[in-house]
Amino acid sequence: MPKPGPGLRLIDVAQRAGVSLATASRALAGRDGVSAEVASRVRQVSEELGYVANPYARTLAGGSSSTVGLIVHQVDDPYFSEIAGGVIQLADEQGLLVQICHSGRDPGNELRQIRNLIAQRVGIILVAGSGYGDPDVESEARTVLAGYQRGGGRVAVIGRHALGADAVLPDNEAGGQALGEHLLGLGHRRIALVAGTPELNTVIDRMAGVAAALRAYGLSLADVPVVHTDFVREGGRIATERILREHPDTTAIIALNDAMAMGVLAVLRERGIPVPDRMSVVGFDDVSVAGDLAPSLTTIRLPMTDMGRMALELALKPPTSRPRRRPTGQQLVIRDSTGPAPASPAPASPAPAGPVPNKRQASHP
Amino acid sequence: MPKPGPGLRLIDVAQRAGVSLATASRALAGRDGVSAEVASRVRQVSEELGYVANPYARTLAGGSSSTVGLIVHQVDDPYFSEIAGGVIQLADEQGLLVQICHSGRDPGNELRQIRNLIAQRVGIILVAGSGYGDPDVESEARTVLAGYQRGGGRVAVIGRHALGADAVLPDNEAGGQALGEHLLGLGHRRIALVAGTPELNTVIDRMAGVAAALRAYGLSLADVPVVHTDFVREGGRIATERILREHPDTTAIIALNDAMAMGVLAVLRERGIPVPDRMSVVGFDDVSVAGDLAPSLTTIRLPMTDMGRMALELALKPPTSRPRRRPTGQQLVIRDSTGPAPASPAPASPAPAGPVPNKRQASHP
DNA sequence: AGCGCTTTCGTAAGCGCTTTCGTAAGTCGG
DNA sequence: CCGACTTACGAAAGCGCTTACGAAAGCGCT
Repeated sequence: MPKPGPGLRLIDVAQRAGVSLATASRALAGRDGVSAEVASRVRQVSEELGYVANPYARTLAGGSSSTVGLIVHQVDDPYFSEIAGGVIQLADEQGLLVQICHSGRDPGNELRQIRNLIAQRVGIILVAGSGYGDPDVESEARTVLAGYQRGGGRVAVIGRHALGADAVLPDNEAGGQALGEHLLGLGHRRIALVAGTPELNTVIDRMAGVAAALRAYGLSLADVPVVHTDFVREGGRIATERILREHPDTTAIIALNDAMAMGVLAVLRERGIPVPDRMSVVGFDDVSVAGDLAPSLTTIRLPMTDMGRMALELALKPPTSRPRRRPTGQQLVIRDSTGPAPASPAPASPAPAGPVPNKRQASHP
Repeated sequence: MPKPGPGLRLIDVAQRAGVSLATASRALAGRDGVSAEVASRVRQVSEELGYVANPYARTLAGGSSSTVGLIVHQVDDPYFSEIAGGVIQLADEQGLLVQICHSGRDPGNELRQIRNLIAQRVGIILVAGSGYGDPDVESEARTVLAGYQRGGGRVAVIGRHALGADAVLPDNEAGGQALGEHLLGLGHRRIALVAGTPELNTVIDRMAGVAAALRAYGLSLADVPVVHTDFVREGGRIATERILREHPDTTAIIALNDAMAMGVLAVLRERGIPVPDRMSVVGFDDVSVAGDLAPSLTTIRLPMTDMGRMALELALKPPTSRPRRRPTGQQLVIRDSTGPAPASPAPASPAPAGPVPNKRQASHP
């Protein structure tokens, strides 16, 4: 294991400034008990020498850590990378460092990462995820985090309620409803729902919104095929194949996030099913590439970068007795992947499986 | 600043195992001087109690830090987030934590982040970037990192040579050449180059490859318009607008990364210029969405995730006297954004600026 | 002048760990 | 059966910092 360099110590600064170690420490920490004159002298010497406190020593002695741990499902998922970008942005402004961990979409793993970060004595833990499926893990996590908070640790969660911590939360239900209303308003009645794993509260809330929209049109979730798969691109692919097979008359697909919507679009493209002429598709999140997809994706915009910032802001504030909730805006962005429902009902036969009529086949390797 | 919790201490484990602090430390560190019997007893107790060493104390005492610092331009840029994903993956397997910093594409900032990480005494520094424009900053960074390495720190860079450290490096020149040959082979002769800022060595190398391809066809870089802009999506937009204005007869655009290529495609779409029928476009990197773009993008595939892993692997190995270079594969992926050069020369008049003939206008907000 | 009070600063005690050093056993040849 | 080694472990000295705590000095008050 590599060793960090030696580096300037506080005592060097103190000596150079002609004061004791303790005084130098106080001066740099900005606490009182030091005359203004001495304080500024110390600060100046420190500046000149380019002194930076050893964070390990500082944390060990003072018990205060300046690093924030961020747990995401996967950092190369655009949804999470944008959140991470926001966190890092603000952390940098505040002179904090950010530890990123992957939970890999696995609750057990997420719990392990939380434990790990606590053991690492980070001062702040941010959990960006979609909630637990497993209630045991859920309550265990809540317990662990409660202990951590009792010990002075700060916690905020992003995109989920629960865990007894401050939360930055979009109105997933309103978003789902907007999506449903948009499609229903375009005349679609044979809508399929590509949902993530059914335990994620994100999925539950977004589905509830869709259900509300359906209800307004005299329909219910029972009337639409709902396919639960992984909350990622591949999940969208699998779900779409199943929908095309089992419900070939579908005219619109709601994917509960953009990642799955990308999988949906990919399958439709491969099958040569024109979007939106024969099938409308919507996503959720508005990841930055959503507007560049083929076709550009109608979706609900979530301010991921801001969400990251807000979560860290929340965690940085003095804690309150009750967990705070901070809403984020969400907004329907209409692009090219949605259009009016086809006038004539779609053919009852499944889409052709052979070579497709469209211009050129993607060489998706 | 939040305080990390108290937590189990090594002495607790030692007492429970009926040995001294020192013996427990040795046992858990796996060094010899401890009988096998005692060692296993200590390990078992530690396991049972769920003991995790306080990394701050450990680092302070032993001088060894188990966190790796990763500097990227911007973590929500897919190129970098995929690299980060690879680093985090391997780090997690190895029980290391990852600190992520943004350089924001600014060499001065990058240097600042390096200094910061060194001050934070991380054990490993990974720099993913494209090299410095400013030679002063470059040599300063090299000096700082050399001192860090002398002190036992490990350094590896990703996607650039230089800095006197181990490097994971794609053959950017070969990639550029493959791109050029692909387009030239399709009959394109009026090719424009959307390059990033001219100081990045990534840009220089990729351009050199393109130049080599041109040479084989009796052309040179002097014959093609080269637009240097920011190495991001917006840069691609700006460059494309300029190319369309100043060189309306262009039939193919080479963007030196996918981010810029996305900007190129966006402008072409807005202007209603069909790709690839009237204009072919290629990118470089093959970020994960490249195949889902409108149209899907012909590009050079780089194994970003592996590059992240490899860089950390390199840094974890015992250092060598000379910096190592580890090549990464790169491979042309042909998709829908390239096609034969239009038979008739493009019209000399600029593309229509008004409403476009294609199906529907993106509502890019 | 003498008292308590505040302000300013130094001394020293850790934070939890690694590691050097010393010591009590055990090993061995003679 | 004894000195010279080896082996297994404990005591203690830090790593660089923060933060009680206490001493010294300056202040107004009686």
